[in-house]
Amino acid sequence: MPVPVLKSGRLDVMGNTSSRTLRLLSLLQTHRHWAGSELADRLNVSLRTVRRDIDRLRDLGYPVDPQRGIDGGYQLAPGATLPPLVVDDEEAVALVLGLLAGAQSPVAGTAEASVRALGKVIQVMPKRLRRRVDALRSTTEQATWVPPAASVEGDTLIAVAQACRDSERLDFDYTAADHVRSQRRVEPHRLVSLGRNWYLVAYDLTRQDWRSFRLDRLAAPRTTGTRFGPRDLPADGAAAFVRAGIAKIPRPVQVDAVIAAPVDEVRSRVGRWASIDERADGTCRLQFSTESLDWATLTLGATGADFAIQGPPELLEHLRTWADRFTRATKIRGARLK
Amino acid sequence: MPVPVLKSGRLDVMGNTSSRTLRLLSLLQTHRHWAGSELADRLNVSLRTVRRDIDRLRDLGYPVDPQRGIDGGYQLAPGATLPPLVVDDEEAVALVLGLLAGAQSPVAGTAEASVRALGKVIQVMPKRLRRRVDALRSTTEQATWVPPAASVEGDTLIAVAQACRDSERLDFDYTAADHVRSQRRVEPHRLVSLGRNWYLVAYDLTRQDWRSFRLDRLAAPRTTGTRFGPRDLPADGAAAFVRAGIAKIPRPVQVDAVIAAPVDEVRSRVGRWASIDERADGTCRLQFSTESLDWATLTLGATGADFAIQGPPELLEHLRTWADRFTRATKIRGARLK
DNA sequence: CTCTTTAGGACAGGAACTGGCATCAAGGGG
DNA sequence: CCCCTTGATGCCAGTTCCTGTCCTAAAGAG
Repeated sequence: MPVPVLKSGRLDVMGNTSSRTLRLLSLLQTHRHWAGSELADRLNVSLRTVRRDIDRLRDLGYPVDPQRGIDGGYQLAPGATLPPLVVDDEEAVALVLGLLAGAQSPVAGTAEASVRALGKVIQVMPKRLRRRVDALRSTTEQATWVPPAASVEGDTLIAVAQACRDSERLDFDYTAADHVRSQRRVEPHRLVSLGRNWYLVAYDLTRQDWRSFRLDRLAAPRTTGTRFGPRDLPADGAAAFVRAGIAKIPRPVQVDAVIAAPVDEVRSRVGRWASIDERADGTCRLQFSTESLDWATLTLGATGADFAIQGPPELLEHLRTWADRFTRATKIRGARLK
Repeated sequence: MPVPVLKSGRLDVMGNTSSRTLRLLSLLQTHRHWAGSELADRLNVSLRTVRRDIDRLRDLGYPVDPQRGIDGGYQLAPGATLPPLVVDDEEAVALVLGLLAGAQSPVAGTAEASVRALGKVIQVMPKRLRRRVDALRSTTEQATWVPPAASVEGDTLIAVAQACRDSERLDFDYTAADHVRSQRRVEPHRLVSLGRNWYLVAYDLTRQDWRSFRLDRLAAPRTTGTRFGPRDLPADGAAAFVRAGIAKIPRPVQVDAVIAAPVDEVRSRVGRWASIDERADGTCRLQFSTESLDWATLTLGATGADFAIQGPPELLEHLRTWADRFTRATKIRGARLK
C-alpha cells in the first residue's frame, strides 16, 4: 500500500512546497497561458492551493498576470528580476553555444558576463549535454569566427573563469611574447576582456608579484584544488591593471566607401549594422567601423558591386594585396604552387 | 517593532522554505564552494536547517557534493537535469545576445532550441534589460553576421516563436516571391529552420489551407491575443511540410586549396574548424566546407599568403570577380564612380 | 591523534500548509 | 442585461512538517 490516503493536510513525499514552487515556475515558463485547473491537475493539488502557490510566486517577486472569465488563466510577466530559468536539454546546449560565441567576440562588455554565465551553466550541466556541446562546437565555430584575433579555446576560458570565481590556485603553461615558455602557479584574480583579447590578472606565486597573462598564450590550465584568501591588488582595478601593462588597444578601422548599387540591395547583402546613405546617382555610401581590415574587405566584397574607397588608406592597400593574390590564384592550375 | 522575536519555529515573512530553496540554489550557483556555516548565516537559519535544505535539493535531483574536514563545504554538481538557472542582469543580457546569434546562424539544429529558450527569457525579462539588449544588439550584430543569408529581424523571430508556442493567432504582412504583398491571418503551427532560412508553418485562415512562410519576407507580426485549438497538419511534420514546398537546400561548398604558408601560421589565421594538412614543400593543404562562396573567399584571403584552388570551380570564378572588382576599386580616386 | 566539518537521528513546540466552503470581482457570450 | 466561467480572498479545522537544540558518527586535513 504505497499511497497513504489522507483526509486532509499535506501528502506524499518531501520538500513539497519547494518542489512545487519550482515545478510551477517551470510550467509557467514553457507555455504562456495556463488555466488554474490545469495547473492543479499537473501539480496534484487543489485549485485553492494553486492559487496560494501563485500568490507565493508573486510574493517572491515574479509577477503572474491573471486572466479572468472563460478561457482564463495565468501567465508569467516580466518583473523586477529574472526568475530562475528552467531550460530543457536542447535549450541548455543552445545557451552554452551562444554564450561561447558571446565570450569570444568581446564587443560591448558582455564578454565578461558571458563567461560568468558560462561558468554557472557548465558547472551544473549534465555530462551528456557537455558532450553534445563539444560535438557541436566545432561546427558552430565557423559562424562565430572573427578573422585575425588571437583565439582562445573555450575550455581554457571556462577553466580560468571558474578558477577566478572560486578562488582556486591555478597551474598553467605560458608562452611569453618572446616565445619563452614557462610553468606558472598563480592565484587568479580576475578575467578581463580588452580589445579583442582576454587577459588573466593573477598573483604569480613563483615570481611573488602581480602579473597579467594573455589567455591565448596560456595552455593546459589546471586547478590544484586549493583555495586562497583575498589579496589586495595594487592598481585601481583589474581592468586598469591590464591596461597599464598594455596601453595599446587595437584601433578600429573606419571604413567609408561608395558602392555602385542601390541602397536596398546593399543593405540586404551587408546587414543592418552598417550605415548606408542614398546618393543621387543610384549609388550609395557605406560607412561602418570594424577592428579588422579583413572583415572590411569581406563586407565590400559581399556587396557584389563595384565600389570606391574614401578611406582609410590602409584599406586600399589591403585590397590591392588581396586582389593580387586572388588574381595569381586564378592563374595557377592544380596544386603547383611556388 | 518590525521584527518579531520567536523562540522557535519558523520566522519572518511567508513562503519561507520555497524562497530559501531558491536562494540556496542561487548561492550555490554563484560560488563553487560554500561552507555550511556561511550558508546558515546568509539564509538566517541554523546549521541544522541548512543541512536539511541541502538534503531537500538532493531529493529534488540536484546533487550537492559535500566536502568534509577543515575548509569543507558544499558545491553544486552536475546531475541528471539542469537546475533552474539563477542569472543576474548582465548575464541575462549576454544570454539573450548569445541566443539571438545562435538563432540566426542555423548550424546544427540548435537554432530551434535557441528560439525556444529566447522565448522563455524574453517573456520574463525585466524591461530595463530588454532595452539594454536592444541597445547592444546593433553592435553585436556585426560579429555574428553571416554574409549573404536573408536575415530575419530578431524581434520578428521572437514574436512568431512566441505565437507558435502559445497557440495565438497571428497577423502579419507578407511579400511573396513574386513581390506581391498581402495581409495574412494565420494559426501559427511551428517554426522551422532549414538551410539558412526560417520558415513558419501555419494554417492560413483567409486561404483556408496550410502554408509555409519565409520569415525574412514577413513583416510586422502582431498577435491578436485569441488562442486556438490544435489542428492536424496533413504532412508528417512541420519540417517535412516545409521541405516538400522548397526542395532546394543550399548545397555546401567543399573548398580544397593549397596555401603557400606553413601549417602553424595558417592554422593561427584561419581557426580550428578547417582541416589543415602539412605538405612536403612547406606549404599546406586547407580543406573545409561552408555554405557561402563569400565566406570561402574571406578565409582564403585571411591566410595572408598565396594559394591555389583545387575546387570547386565556382570558387575560382568567384575569386576572379572579386579580384577584378578590387583591382578596379584601387584604381578609382575619390568618390567618382560609374 | 586532534581538530574541523558534514551527516543524521531524536524531540518538542508551534508555525504553516492543505482542502473545503462561501463570497466577491471580472470577462465573454448570448 | 443576464449567465456562466474563472480568478481573488477570507475563514476554519486538521495535521503535517518545519525549526532549533542536543547528541553521536564519520570523514578529511595537518
